[in-house]
Amino acid sequence: MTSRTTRPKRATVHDVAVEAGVSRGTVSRYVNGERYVSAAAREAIELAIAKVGYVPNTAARNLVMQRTQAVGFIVHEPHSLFVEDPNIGEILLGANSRLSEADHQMAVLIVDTERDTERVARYLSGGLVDGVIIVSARVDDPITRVVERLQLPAAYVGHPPGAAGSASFVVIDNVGAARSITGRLLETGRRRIGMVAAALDRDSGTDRLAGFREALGDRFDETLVEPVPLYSYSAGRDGMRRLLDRAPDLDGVFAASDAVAAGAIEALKESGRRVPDDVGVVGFDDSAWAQRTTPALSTVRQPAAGLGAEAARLVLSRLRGDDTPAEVRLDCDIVWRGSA
Amino acid sequence: MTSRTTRPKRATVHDVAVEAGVSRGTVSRYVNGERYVSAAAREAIELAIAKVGYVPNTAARNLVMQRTQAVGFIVHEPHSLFVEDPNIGEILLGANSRLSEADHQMAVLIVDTERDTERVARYLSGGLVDGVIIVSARVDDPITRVVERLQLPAAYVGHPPGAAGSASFVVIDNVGAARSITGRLLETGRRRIGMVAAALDRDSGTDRLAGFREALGDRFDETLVEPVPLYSYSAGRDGMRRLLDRAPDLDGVFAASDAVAAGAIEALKESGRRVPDDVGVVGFDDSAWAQRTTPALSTVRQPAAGLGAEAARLVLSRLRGDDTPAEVRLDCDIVWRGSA
DNA sequence: GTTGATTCTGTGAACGTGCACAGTTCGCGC
DNA sequence: GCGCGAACTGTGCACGTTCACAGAATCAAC
Repeated sequence: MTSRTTRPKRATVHDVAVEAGVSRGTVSRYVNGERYVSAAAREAIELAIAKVGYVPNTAARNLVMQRTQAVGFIVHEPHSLFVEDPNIGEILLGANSRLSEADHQMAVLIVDTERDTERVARYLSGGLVDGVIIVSARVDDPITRVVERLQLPAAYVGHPPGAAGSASFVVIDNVGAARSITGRLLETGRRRIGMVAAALDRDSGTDRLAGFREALGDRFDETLVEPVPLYSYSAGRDGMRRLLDRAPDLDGVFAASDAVAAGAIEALKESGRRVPDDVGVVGFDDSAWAQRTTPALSTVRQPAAGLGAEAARLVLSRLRGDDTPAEVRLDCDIVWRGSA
Repeated sequence: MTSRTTRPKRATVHDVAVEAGVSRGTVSRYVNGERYVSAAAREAIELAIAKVGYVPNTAARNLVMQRTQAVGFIVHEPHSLFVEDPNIGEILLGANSRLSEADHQMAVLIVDTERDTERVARYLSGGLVDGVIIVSARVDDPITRVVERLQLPAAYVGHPPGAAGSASFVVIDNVGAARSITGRLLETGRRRIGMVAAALDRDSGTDRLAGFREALGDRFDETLVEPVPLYSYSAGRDGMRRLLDRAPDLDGVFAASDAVAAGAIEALKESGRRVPDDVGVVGFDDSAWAQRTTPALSTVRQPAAGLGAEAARLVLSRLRGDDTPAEVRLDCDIVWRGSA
């Protein structure tokens, strides 16, 4: 029994029309900035709008226009993203600024619990957004399926899950970034450089390894690559230990992520080696780990704002009717700190 | 000329009705889970919905129902909040989880540029949300004015700006938190404790000073309070220098914020004092500063998720028709690290 | 003064829902 | 058979907007 206390009933285009002594059509034309409104009418309408305090009802407009000028920004796993990952904020702002230029509203939708999933799916299905930007989609995600089924224009930040074959997406150039940070490590004079490679079941994992290999060229040595399953601290530590057993003489390490690098540094220290004097270490991601290690980590930073802006551009382009799925690959920056 | 390529036209309640051989009304009743739908009708409708792929149109429902089951979460100054402040993410999630329980959708709206301001104001005016949660409102903010004018149910995280007299809000208990962290400092055996007080033109500033005073009781010494204008590193450093000139014998400091504390530690070190051996230091906020100082800062942590959840609760209560503005004050946690 | 283009205006129909209300069917007791 | 309430169903209207279309006024050219 929502005994909703008297919320003031809003003025409609009709009220403005009577007040101004013109018709609804004319008011509508004025509001939407069309031609064919006489100076006299314009003046009367402006006065009337101010008097009755008219504000167009967006729900009604959406209904008849069949579009909303709004784009959903869907965030999964919000805890890890919002609390731990410094990138998400910048991605968000990059996307917002691009959408803003195109006069589109961005609505951030958070998918946390099971309930959220259903509700966001309803929200999207309901036609309150013209398109979506999806960050960190999961394989077989219900949201992704809804988006597919509705044929809602979408752009992914990161690789879209398998099913979404026809989707646009923007990713970082893992190969290029790995190549270039390994190159920097070479320039510091390191001769025997190893890699703790992680997550070789994912594109990001194999791409980073590929970039490492490219940078080394002839000097690449298969035995200096130690694969570990996860992008984690403990995996990095254990992998580094094994790598040191095999190649005690190495003087440089490229770790597939900052967490892996932090673990590697731990293993190097426990073996009595100094970083960076004996062994130079570089990581990937510029996550919170990178600042916590001693010395601080040299690493690869994602162009986060750029990712957001590009994703926005892709979804806007789809809204304009361009149906060819696009794939954008962005270059990364390198942040050089004390670890190499 | 948006040559929008054929987006499949969506099935309506009418299509379902025809397919199932019942009337629109019956379908509507089924969809909204009302009574008075026969088993036969239910079955036919379920089949028909699956067949034509019906999804209710939210815009149409919003229009006729005059409410949206959605709440806007408005974020100003997104750069400082999303990129630097670790709290905003948790506030967001706390609010989302509470709204989710009440089956409300949360739409995060980012206000960055001038354009954003207008667009978000339009969005709110358009009636796409039933209420709003506002973080870090600015005095004389256009958004706040729009909210006021529309009499949109609102809850603020932090003190609402002057104009919004009738608004609900949730704040942290600055007095209590300052009292309790000063108390902890006393328990470590410090005898002469000073404070670098900041921003005494704001409630947060005077409240933290008041809590400090309460904790010390009889031992409170006016001359050990050094006021500085801003919550900043340089203000903290300069203030600490002056405080040390006046009271070279002090052995404990409560800084009004982590940035101030970081500056104070710098000043203590340059004067040759050791932290925490000679002087114990505590801060406030548990911001990024707290982790960067050496030693890491003992400080006050905001119950960020709680702030969000309470703000959500307040706005939901207003949506249920409760018109009395509420004011909630939450207790803080203390994070004890090496600096004291 | 007729023609025709241009500018402006008003009207009715849609958009897809929910709801009030009227109507129908059914079971049950007498 | 009748009355009666309960269970169920269908119809028209309203929500506030945009848009197509028809019509009116103005003006220039012949």
